[in-house]
Amino acid sequence: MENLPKNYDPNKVENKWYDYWMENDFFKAKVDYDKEPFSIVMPPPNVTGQLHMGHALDNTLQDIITRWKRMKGHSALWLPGTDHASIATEVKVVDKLRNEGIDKDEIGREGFLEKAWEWKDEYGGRITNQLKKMGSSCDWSRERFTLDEGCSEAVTEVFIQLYEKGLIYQGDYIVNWCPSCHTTLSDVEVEHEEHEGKLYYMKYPIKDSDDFITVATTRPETMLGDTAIAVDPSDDRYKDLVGKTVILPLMDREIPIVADRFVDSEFGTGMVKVTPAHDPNDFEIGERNDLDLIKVIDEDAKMTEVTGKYAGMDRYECREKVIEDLKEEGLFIKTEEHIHSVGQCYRCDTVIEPLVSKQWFVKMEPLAKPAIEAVKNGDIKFIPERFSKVYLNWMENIKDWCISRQLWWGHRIPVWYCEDCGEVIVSRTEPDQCPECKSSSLKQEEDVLDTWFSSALWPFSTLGWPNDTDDLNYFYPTDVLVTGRDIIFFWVARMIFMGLEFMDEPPFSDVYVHGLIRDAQGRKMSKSLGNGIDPIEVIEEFGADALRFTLITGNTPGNDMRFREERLEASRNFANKIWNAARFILMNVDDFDYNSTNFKDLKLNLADKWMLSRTNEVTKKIDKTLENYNFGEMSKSLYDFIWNEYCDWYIEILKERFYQDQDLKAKETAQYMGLKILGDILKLLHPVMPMITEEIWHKLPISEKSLMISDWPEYEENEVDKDSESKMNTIMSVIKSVRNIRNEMKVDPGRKIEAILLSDKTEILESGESYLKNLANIDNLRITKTLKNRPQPSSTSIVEGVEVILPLEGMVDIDKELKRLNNELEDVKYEIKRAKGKLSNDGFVNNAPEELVEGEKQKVKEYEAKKEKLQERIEQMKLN
RNA sequence: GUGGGUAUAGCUCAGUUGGUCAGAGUGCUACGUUGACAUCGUAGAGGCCAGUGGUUCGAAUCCACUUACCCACACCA
Repeated sequence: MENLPKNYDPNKVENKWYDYWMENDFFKAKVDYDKEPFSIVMPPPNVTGQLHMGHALDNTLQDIITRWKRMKGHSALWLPGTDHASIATEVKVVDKLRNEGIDKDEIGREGFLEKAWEWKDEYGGRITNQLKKMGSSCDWSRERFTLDEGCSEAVTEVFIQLYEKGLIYQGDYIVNWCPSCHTTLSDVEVEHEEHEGKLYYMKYPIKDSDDFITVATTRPETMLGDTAIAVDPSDDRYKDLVGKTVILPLMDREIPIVADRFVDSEFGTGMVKVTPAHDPNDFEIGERNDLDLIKVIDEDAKMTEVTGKYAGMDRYECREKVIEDLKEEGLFIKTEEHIHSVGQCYRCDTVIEPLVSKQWFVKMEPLAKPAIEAVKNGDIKFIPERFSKVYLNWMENIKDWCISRQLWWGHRIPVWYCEDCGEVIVSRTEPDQCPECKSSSLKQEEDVLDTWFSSALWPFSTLGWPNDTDDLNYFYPTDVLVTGRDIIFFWVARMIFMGLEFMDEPPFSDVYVHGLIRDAQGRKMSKSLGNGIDPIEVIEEFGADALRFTLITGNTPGNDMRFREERLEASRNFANKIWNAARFILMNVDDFDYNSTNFKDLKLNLADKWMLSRTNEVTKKIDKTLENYNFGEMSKSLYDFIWNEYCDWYIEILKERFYQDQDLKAKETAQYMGLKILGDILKLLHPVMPMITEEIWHKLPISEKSLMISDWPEYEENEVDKDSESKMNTIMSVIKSVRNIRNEMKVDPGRKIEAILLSDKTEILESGESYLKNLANIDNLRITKTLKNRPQPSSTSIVEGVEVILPLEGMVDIDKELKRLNNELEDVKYEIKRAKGKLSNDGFVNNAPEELVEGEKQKVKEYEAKKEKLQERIEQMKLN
């Protein structure tokens, strides 16, 4: 057999296996009622986006779960797809067109959409190809796009059904307007950021009086649209003013003073200027007090005609001018520094302008109710649990959802208006005539839907809804949703209420929320900081397996993680370690026929039994950690087991049977076991590191079948062999102890030494005699229950009831040895004191579990014995 | 303002329901080329588990408060 190269090179391996899996349709999930279904829908990345570390983590986690379930015999579906990302994509396409000198409005809706689809076709495959590089085992035959035919059908259907139920309505309300994207935004699409701003104080003259009232504002330009002054109804200072009229400066408009509960008498002057057309709170005050609505700022954030001399000015330019003019009229009082948060567009950061306009809304209260209940009653579980609080808090205070967007790239609202009688027609297909007046002069609603409207349907629209499909019956509801905490509101919450409304079942039972991947300094990775790490570059340097392993190691649910190169190196080294373990095994099984060897004929020794037992236990551990989404613990268990147990101990122990003269049966057993355990390790590791494990698997003479569709190891309780584990532990402790002394006494590592093991456990030690000799480099080993003449000088240590005596003539430094023994003695004394303290405590003895008390008693016994021996040795040392 | 998170070896982080839990990686020290691996091996040093108080027989783990940093949501005239 050809030897493997010394170092593992992922670049030579990874792509090969992805192609192999694809060619064999291994990712394709079948509707198979003999199997238990398992399904995950992938959070659809923006179709023209690029893979970032967040995606990498998200998809690694999903792939791990999917691969694991698949190997465990489920019909596992991981359904991939992309999101049309209405606003984000439109912004990019508009930018591109602008660079080409094309204006969006010039080419019109049709022309623009053509360009947008071109853009989608150009970049649409990029992120999915990047996901493939990650090794993601998604069923690409079921790949979906939120703007494809099926998803669009689902969107229309949902819109119409909600409309018919009275849950979608149209109305004039104040909405968040982005003057740059030229569209409305939902509340969650507005990001609030603290800004150092100014608070301007100004005077409004009271009509028929020489008095003034004082108001303060952060946006003086809005005063042009003021239609009232409001005060706290319980504020005694201004009781007499309510009902009076003030003259709005600059505009010379008479506006009333009203009392409204919104006003906080403690803040500012206790008087608020009310601009119903440009502030959400003022809008509500206006509703309550029946105030006029005067729009002074337009969709471009410029002043409207009604502002007279200010018309056409930019809002900020107008602000300066207003202040200037007020000063001139002696109505300006002062400016104060003021920190306040400013709403900005989540896509372009432009400051939001609240505007009143006619929009479409989803009535949230009836939808939120069951969505709250589903989480409260445990039908949907958040991991970690604390996010259910975040979710509930939002759901319980939810406002109606503005779903119309003044964009073109998206699902056009299925509504037509009759141009003759004004009838609103909501229809699945384009109507020919108005049902009321039979006019054929119909015009479709220009607006499209919020991009999250279609993603909210993702768990069932992708499975075929509104059609009654096998996929839908079999795979819905999905099992777990894996996502970052930033889209709980945008997406998770909306999927939940839509799923409940249209499928009568929550779309998933578990929501696993992972944290952010930050840079090495703990900062958020962002484009503007330029501190993002490109997963693809990482894959090219370290391999996708190493990246995947890095992303889950030490990661805990919901917590952020810093990403540093050293951790990638550690993962790469781990891959290399496994590679070399396989290399070693393969170098020694040339003459061995695995498949015609019967396990029952093997001659298992202590280490074999120990290894089998440990493998079995680790299998259980991996299952349990994955069951609970403890990916960090899972990777640590694998790492420790593979490196510290299989490689450091088991392989070292196999060597004696490979290299030293043995009977054939012993060698065959070693060959079989080395391969078998390696095979199991590859299986357990496969969900995390699919490529390297598949590569090695195909080099092993175990099976022709692909590793990814092989059977997951089964945990067998009766195969746990605690007795062998305990024996091995004793032997390993003795070996470590000998190595320790050798190191301290500076014995030449290559030198074979003599050792005496004095203990009652002779049987155990004898069963590990060869391990002791080989791994501690002992040539003359004596295992005995009694010892009459102690060799002098010698170095001693006591572990696990075994007195390890190394007669190191000419090498023992008496002072050093004394010091060592005394240190050991101190430790023992401390332990005895601790254990005895516990045992002398009645509370402990009476309340603690019996085995624990028993354990402490045992400990005291052991340590007392050890103490005695140590003291003996110290005395002897002193005599010499 | 409301809610939440984090504080554990020099650094980055684990520690599942309170009882061998004081851990890992990396870094550091000493030694090491016996045919898997120097992307390695062996051994070692390092922490009052943020502080205070409480519950308990027993607390890194539960409770309260304090301090420091972070996040979300709300308000901001």
